[in-house]
Amino acid sequence: MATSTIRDVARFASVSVASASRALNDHSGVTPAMRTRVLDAVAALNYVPHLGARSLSTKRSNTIGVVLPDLFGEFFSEIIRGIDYAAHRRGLQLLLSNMHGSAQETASALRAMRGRVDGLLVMSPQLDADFLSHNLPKGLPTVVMNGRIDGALHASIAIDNRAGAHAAVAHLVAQGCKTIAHLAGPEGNADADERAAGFREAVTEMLDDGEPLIIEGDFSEDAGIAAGEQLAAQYRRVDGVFSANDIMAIGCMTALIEAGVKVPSDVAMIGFDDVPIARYVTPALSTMRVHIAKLGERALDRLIETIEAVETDDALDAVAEFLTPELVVRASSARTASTTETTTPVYREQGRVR
Amino acid sequence: MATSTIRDVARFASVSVASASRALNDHSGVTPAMRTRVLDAVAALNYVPHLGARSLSTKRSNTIGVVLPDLFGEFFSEIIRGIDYAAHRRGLQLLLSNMHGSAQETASALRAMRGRVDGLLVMSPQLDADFLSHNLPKGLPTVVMNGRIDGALHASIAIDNRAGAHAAVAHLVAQGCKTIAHLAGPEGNADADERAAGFREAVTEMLDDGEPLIIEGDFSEDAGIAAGEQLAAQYRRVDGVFSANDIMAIGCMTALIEAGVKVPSDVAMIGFDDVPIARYVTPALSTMRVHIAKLGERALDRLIETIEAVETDDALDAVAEFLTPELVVRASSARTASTTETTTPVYREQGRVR
DNA sequence: TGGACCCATGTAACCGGTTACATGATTTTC
DNA sequence: GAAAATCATGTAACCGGTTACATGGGTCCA
Repeated sequence: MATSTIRDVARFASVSVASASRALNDHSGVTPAMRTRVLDAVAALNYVPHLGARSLSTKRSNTIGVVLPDLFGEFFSEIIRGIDYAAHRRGLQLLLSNMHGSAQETASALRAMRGRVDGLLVMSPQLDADFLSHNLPKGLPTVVMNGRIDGALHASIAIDNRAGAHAAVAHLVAQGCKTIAHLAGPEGNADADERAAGFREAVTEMLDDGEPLIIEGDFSEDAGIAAGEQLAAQYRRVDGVFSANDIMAIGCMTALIEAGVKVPSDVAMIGFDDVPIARYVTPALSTMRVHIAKLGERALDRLIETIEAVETDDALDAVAEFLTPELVVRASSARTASTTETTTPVYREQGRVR
Repeated sequence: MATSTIRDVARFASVSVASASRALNDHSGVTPAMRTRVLDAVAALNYVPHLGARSLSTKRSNTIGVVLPDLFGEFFSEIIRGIDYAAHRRGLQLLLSNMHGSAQETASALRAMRGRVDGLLVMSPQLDADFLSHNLPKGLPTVVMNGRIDGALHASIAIDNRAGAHAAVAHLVAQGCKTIAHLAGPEGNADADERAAGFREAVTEMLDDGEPLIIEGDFSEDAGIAAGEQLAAQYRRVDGVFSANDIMAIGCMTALIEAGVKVPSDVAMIGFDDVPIARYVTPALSTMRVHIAKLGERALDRLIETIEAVETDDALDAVAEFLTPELVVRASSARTASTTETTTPVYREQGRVR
C-alpha cells in the first residue's frame, strides 16, 4: 500500500486539506469534532506527514547541518555527542557530512546543505575564512568551530590553544623542567599551529633557554612513537615534553619507557585534549582538558541564537568565542607530591582508576 | 540579498525554467549555447539549488536516516564512521537521530524520517521487532543493526554474539581456566543477553562444573569495578572472567589488580568489542574483536541493495546476516607463551605498543 | 514544395505540505 | 430584526524544484 498524503486523509475524513492540516498542527479554531474526525482518518490510513514537503512550505526543517573534517576518533564522537545533546533538547535533527579529502568535496558538502537545514555547524581546522564565505550558501546561518578566525565573518567558537599551551608549559616548569620540547601537530592545522605558537611564546617567556625545541608530528600515534625514539637517543637534553595532542603523547611515552627512560622523573609528559584513553595509560597522562562535547554543545546553542537573530532581523555580530582548556595533572607529569598551579585551575582526578 | 531560485536563473538567462533545470542536471538535448547561458546566470546570481525542493519532486533525497540508541562512546563513533564511509562513497548524506530515552521518543524519531530519507538504518538492542514494524513509516526501506531478529520483518545485520562467547570461553579454557565467571551486560539488551546465553552454553559444554557463574552488570566501568572488588574478596573460586564488553573488563581488571590479584596468572580476563582503549591498558586486554565500523558499512551496503530492490520491484527477503567476532589475544589472558586456538582465527597484535 | 520527422525549447502540472484569503453560518449588538 | 462581528471551514496559491507533453523551427526526402 502506497503511503498516504494529507489529501488522502482529507478525502477520507470528508474535509478540506486545509482543515486536515490545521487539525494536525494544533492550530486554534478547530472544532473538537473536526479534530477527532481528522485524527481518526490519520489513524485509519496510518498517515505519517512528509517532512520534506512540510519544510519546503514552512521554510523550516528543524535540522542542523554539521560538516566535519575526517576526524581522529575520540574527538569526533565527543563533538557529535555534544551537538546531538543540545540539538535533541530542542527537537532538532542533524544532517551529517564528513568531508574526507579535497576542498572540492568540501565545497559540494557545504552546498548540499542548502534547503535541507536551518543552520550550519562547520569545523575546519585547515580551511580559511575566504574559502568558507565563498562556498557557504548565502543566507544560511553558520557557526564555525575551531577554525582560523581570520575575518570574523561568521560566529565562531574555538579552543584557546594559546592559553592551553601556556598553561602546559607553566606546569612543566613548575615541575622543575628546564628543557622542554614541543611535539607539534600537522602544519596548516589551525589548532596545531596555535599550540606551537603558544609553546614558543611560553618557553621564551619562562625559560631563557635559546631556541624553542620543536619536533614535527602529525597528530598520529606513530609520529609520537618516532618522536619518543628520537628523544630517547638524546634524552639528556630534554626533561619535559608538551605534545600537541594526547595520542602523540601516548605514543611518545610508550617509546620512551621502552627505551628505559623514566616518565615522569626523567621526562615529564603532558598532552592536549584529554581523550578518554589518557586516564587509562600507564602512567596516566597529564593533559590540557578540552571539553569537546561542550564545544559542540555551545556551538549549537550559538547557532540557534544566530538563527533567531536572523529571524527577528536583529543584527548579531560575528563574535569569536573561546573555550579555555583546563590543566589535568596525572602521573605522567607529577614529580612533586603536591603541585601548586597558578595559570589555570587544576582539576584533580577523583581516584578510582589509578 | 535573498537567495535565488531556479526561476531567477531562468529569468536572468531569458530561458524557461525547464531549460534551466535541464542544463543544470546535464540532461541530453541541451545546446552548448543554452548550457553556458544558464551556467553564466548561475554564476552571476550565485545560485545554489534547493535540495529539499528537488527531493520533493524527484522522491530522492540522497540521504540515509540513522537512528541509534544513546551509545557508549567508542561504539558510537565507530559505527558512524563505518556508515559514513560507505555513504560517502556513494555520495549520500546521513540524517542522524539519537534516541535518548523513551519508546515514545524513538517512535517520533522514526516518524521524523519520513520524506527526508531514502532509507533507514536502525540500531535497537532493546527494541523488539513488533515495535519497529509498527512505528516505521511504511514503505521505507530499513535495515536493522544489532537488534533482536525475532520476526525477520526487515533485513538485519548483527554480531554473532553466541559464537563470540563460545570462542572467548574456549580460549579461557585453553589457557587452563577451570572456573569461569561471566560479567554480564544489562538485561533486556539483545547483545548482552545473547552473550550471556552463549556463555552458559559454552561453559556447560566445556566444563562440567555445575551452575554457570554470572555476575550482573550494565556495560559501565563502575559495574566492572564493583565486580572486580566482589571477585577479589572471593577470588580463589574464579580463575577466568569473560566480560560482556571491554569497559567492564577494564574496570574489573583495575579493581582486581588494586586488590592484589594478578592478571592473568590468578585471573585471566577477556572482554568483548575491542574498543581502542583495550590495547592501551596494562595488561593489555584480550577481547573478542567486533569490527564495528564494518558492521555499519555493511549495514549501509545492504540498505542500498534493499532500496534498489524496491525500485526495481525485486522482492528481496529479509535475511539476517551476522558478523563473527575475532579472538584477539593480549596480555590479560595470555598465560602460556604460545597459544593455540581452534575456534576462531587468532589475531596477534603487531607489537609496537607494549 | 509540402509532409514527416527530429530536436531544442517552452508551458504547465506535479511532488506534499502550509496558509492567505474567501465564504457562509452563527452569534452579537443596537 | 437587520447589520456587524465572529468563527469554522473551504479554495487556491505557494514553497522550489522536475518533467510530461505541447510547440514550432529546421532538415530530409519524395
